[in-house]
Amino acid sequence: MTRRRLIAHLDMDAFYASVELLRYPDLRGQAVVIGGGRRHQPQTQADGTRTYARLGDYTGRGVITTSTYEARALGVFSGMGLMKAAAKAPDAVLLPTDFDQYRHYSRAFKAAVAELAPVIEDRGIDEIYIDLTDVPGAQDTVGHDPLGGVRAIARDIKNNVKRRTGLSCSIGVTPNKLLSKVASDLDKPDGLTMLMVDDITSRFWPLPVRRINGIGPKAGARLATLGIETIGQLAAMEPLWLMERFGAHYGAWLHRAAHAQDDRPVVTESEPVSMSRETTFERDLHAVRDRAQLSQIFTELCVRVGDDLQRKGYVGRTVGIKLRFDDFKTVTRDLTLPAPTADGTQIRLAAGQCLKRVDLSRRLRLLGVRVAGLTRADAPVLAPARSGARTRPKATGGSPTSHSTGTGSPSHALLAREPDLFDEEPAMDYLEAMNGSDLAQGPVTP
DNA sequence: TCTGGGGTCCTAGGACCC
DNA sequence: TCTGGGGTCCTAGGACCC
Repeated sequence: MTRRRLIAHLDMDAFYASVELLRYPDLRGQAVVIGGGRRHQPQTQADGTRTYARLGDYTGRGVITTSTYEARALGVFSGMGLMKAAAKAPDAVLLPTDFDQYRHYSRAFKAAVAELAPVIEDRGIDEIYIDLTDVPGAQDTVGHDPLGGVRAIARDIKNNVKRRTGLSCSIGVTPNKLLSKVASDLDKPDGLTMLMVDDITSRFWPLPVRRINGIGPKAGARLATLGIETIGQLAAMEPLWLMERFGAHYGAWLHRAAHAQDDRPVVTESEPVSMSRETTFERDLHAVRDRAQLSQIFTELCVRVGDDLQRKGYVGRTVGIKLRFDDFKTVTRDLTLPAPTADGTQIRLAAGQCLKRVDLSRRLRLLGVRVAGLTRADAPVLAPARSGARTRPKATGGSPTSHSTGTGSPSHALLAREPDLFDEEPAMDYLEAMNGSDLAQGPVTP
């Protein structure tokens, strides 16, 4: 007998907001948004009643991470700036994010699923894929329903999640991950949607292309200019036509996606590639005028990434920084070290080297530090057995501080500690240069 | 009053090796 | 000295996702 592939996508309903409603049940039925800084905790009065911050009272940066369905009805959605949301729904309750709490419930709902179906792919804090193909009973016909078996299992999973966490979720069951991801969204909240090959034309093709996971704002807009709005319209296009316009790889994928072709397995284990910490400032900061503050933040980010790596047991070879300027332009710089590290001081040194390669004349709104090229800290150190590449000769020419644009800088320069721009003790020549006339050039981008 | 924080994957060019 | 092809590593940027 042939086994149908049966893949489920499970998505928690308004996850952060729903977790908060478990704590604050008096908010049930109200427009609630989660997001922003930490200065809007609910206050409990002497008589036991709670008062909540309102969206309209909020000032500052930040976006909505989640909102209840009642809030969405007022036009405020995830990703929307809080100040913009406040204009639309000033009376909505605003709660701060509490990731520890969400992680706790995340573990709990995944454990509840695992009791019934162990083949799970983690896709973040509030969603998973589940391979139901080999779950006992999943292939069974019940009465006249050929999907009766798997339908019952999906219902059991929903019930178990509810029982163990008090939270509802939506599940899509289809032959593959791409289709299941779409299906789980078709009947939110608390939905259960089965969608098989015979349903593709009637239920998949009428949807907008943006519903496909992997078609984002850019590709969606590009498709729209080509007159392609629905998945069915995309499916009607010749693969070669798409490849000419979107590149061979992405164009071919677009065609397969529109035809719901996806044979990716449910991946139950994976190793992290990178870890990072970043922060957006409450106001834009300048490299010189706000140097002391930036210095402290920069070092803290490095230490936090180092702590994260150590706590999780990883080391990494490539240290990188990310800067976002007041015009929202973002730049990154990175540096690969001779040996992996999880040490905050070493990360800080390498990040400082990266910083020297950025023009800092504009004010900054965000600073981030990242470590990539991760390996397990307890893994045996494998010798760089590769031929030669590791011991490349250093870049030649130029002053010691000059770096050829776009290509590597010698990592051994790290060993000689030169102050970077965010150091507590300013590099005097830099400050003089910044205060001088040729500020735009800056000594950092020779 | 614009636009968070934590990620993955892909592309593309240059360096360098064989 | 020229030509060239394959492969990996490194860096920068960008699209996309939760």
